[in-house]
Amino acid sequence: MGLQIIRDNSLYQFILSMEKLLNILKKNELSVTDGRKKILELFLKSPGALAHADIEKNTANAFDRVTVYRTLQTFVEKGIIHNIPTTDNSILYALCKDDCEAGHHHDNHVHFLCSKCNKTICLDDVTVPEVKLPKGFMPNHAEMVVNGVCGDCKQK
Amino acid sequence: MGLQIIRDNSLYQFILSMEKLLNILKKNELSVTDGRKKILELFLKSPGALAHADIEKNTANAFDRVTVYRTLQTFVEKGIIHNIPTTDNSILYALCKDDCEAGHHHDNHVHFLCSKCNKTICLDDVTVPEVKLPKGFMPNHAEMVVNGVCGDCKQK
DNA sequence: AAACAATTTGCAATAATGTTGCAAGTTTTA
DNA sequence: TAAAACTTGCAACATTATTGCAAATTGTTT
Repeated sequence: MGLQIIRDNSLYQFILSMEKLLNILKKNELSVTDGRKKILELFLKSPGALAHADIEKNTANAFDRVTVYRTLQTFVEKGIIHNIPTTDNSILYALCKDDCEAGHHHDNHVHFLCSKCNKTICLDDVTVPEVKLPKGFMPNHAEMVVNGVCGDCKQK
Repeated sequence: MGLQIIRDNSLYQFILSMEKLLNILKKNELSVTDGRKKILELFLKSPGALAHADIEKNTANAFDRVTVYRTLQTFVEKGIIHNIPTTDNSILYALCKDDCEAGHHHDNHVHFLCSKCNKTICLDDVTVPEVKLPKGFMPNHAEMVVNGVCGDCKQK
């Protein structure tokens, strides 16, 4: 196959990720703009969660603050990203898994906050356990955040 | 006993709660001021969690915003209150149980956020379950927030 | 009970964060 | 490629949080 030749090439990787990116935007009926591409790309290559400020930094302020706010809001509405609970006054966002749909997220995985590197990581394979609630309470959705030291920081 | 006579009296209740309040402040080596008394009193009689804004409203703006910020900060440092994770950009605070100590909280109970009345309630008797983490992660503390409809709202 | 030291408060100024309306620019559609 | 639909950036504004400092309050000592 023709593609075989450039499989290890960075150009090939670039095309692959661009394709993924465009797919996500198109699947959600969003027009493809510079801002959305860059921000979504950031999420795709980030291992953890991102705050509004992270995005501004990592895009070298190429976009207006307002644009970033609105892009994040749009992505949340479409179910591309979800937000993660924090104990301070920040909002963290992370990519949803593929099977998330607008308004109906399946992101009930545990989030891990590393106290050393301060990164928030989605533990996609650890689901939030069910708990027995007192009489009268009707649960709908549960969030769980574990903090401690992540694998990377432990070794240092 | 002399106290028996006024046991059902509201004055008695008032004295009781004042005593509790002063005990907490003294135990934590905090000087007793109007602001600290009023804010702590609010927490003692509130079934759920409070945000900065709630406190301002409920004290009829008797205290400066800054004082409220600083009081909350002091209470957190001393382990009198703890904060609760939220997915929006708010900070919620709730009373710690008696056995909390400064820097070493034992508040690992589940929090419930009602989507109708919007109150956050501490489920003191529901402990956060342990989860098995991927290799390399060292847990330290876990937080869990369940949202849904609380008992009071369900009946309406 | 008064005076001193230590702490806390309120004010003012400043910073950081988030929202809205609207004109100009970009993307999509036909 | 032109028109329609949507997105962006700017400006103005609103909200939320932080800091320094003088005045007021609290705890302590005599």
